[in-house]
Amino acid sequence: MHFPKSPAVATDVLIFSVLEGKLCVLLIQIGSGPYKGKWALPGGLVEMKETLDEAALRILEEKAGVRGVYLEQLYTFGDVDRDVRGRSVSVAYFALVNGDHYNPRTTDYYAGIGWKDVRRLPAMAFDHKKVVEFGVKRLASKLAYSNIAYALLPREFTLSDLQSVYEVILGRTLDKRNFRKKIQEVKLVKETGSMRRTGANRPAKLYAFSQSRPTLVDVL
Amino acid sequence: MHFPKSPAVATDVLIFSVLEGKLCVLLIQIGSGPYKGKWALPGGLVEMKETLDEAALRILEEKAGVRGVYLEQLYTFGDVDRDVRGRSVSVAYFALVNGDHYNPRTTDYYAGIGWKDVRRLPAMAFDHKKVVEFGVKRLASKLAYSNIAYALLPREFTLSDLQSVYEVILGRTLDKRNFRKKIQEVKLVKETGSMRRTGANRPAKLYAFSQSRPTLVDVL
DNA sequence: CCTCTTAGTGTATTTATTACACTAACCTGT
DNA sequence: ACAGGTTAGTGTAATAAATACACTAAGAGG
Repeated sequence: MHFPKSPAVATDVLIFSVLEGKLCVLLIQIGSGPYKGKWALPGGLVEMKETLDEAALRILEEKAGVRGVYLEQLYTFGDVDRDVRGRSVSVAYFALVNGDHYNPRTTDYYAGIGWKDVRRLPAMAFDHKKVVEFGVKRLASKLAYSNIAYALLPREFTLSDLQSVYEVILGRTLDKRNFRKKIQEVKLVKETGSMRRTGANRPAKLYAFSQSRPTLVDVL
Repeated sequence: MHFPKSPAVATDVLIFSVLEGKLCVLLIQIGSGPYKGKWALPGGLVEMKETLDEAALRILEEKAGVRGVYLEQLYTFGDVDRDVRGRSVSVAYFALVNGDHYNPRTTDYYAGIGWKDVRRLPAMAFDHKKVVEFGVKRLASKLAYSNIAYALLPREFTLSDLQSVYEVILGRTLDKRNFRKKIQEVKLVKETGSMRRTGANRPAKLYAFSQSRPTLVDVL
């Protein structure tokens, strides 16, 4: 069977990381064409022989050099005018990485690549501003009822690190004692036995997530 | 700009209704081709000049004669082998209707059309079984924190009607007094002043939703 | 007027959430 | 060695939310 003319199918990937106390997303600056100078999500067309998930994984690796991270489908954007160059539909995904995973490919096709604070986005191409805002909301709500924070932290971390991730993404401060109580109660983490010394203060116990795959948990 | 070959873009719409105490979905029986005899969701290709939402609305009207109902994007399914006739990506939507809205178009292209209990699905074409199951889960979870039940009930209804919709979709019974307490507390509904008499028992007060557009409310 | 059926109502118990302030451990500088 | 600075770590009381539970009310029909 041969299908008639149809919009192009692309995927765009929101790669989130918490860096220096800010929720950041990896953006690429477009080097030519009508969107020259604007920033965009890493993305690309879906090939005939790959699933949507596979396309997103490929883009993640090609554009950000990232493998084995958390990835989930976000939403599909299909406004007629979302790309002035032609009709396309974009299946947006979001990925979570911690600083360690990041190893961006640099090519001269792009004018730039870098982490941008989601609260201070630069001028963006296509409908990508909307996509980022949508993704931030989804991320915040998933944080409350799943363990996906594991994907944003290194294998070992302190409870203060963990709390800070929650605070940055939710955009509000949390009570230290109540936070710790809840985290322990739902058995989100376990002690690793070692400590971290960071200077002129009391050393902190290090923890690891008890599960390193997505699980539903009532965290907050 | 001209895009290279890309999967076809379709939308499929899950049309839910609660009928005779069962959560049902409107399905069409395919009349020819490799999926002949199998049941499928109403769907079709997205046209070049319409957004995804518009395509879903068009299908809703063309296939089910339904207008002005609740509609929301569900998920996009894009496995390579989801349609044996060729590579396609399907943006699934779900719609909520009450019995009144239903006025299906009958065409001889289809071998049949009808409401099917989501707990007893017939043999389904494509990946549509997966799509329905995904949609049922989403619907159940949205019921708990939004007022979308309004779209499944007529303008006036009793609190028992409402509770029954919740019970059918959640798949468990709810305590009558606690349910009513919560519903009133969050001001989900208001009395209309009239009553419904249904035979040999006490008449029930009729209620209407205080909001007839999607709103976030902590119902349960 | 008795029986059947569905509608409608309140309270006590348990559980979860919130608010809140001090001590512990370590480093540094004197 | 000890004082000052900094982050880690801990418990309890008050409030709010969720749950469990059983009887009376209103109508129809015989």
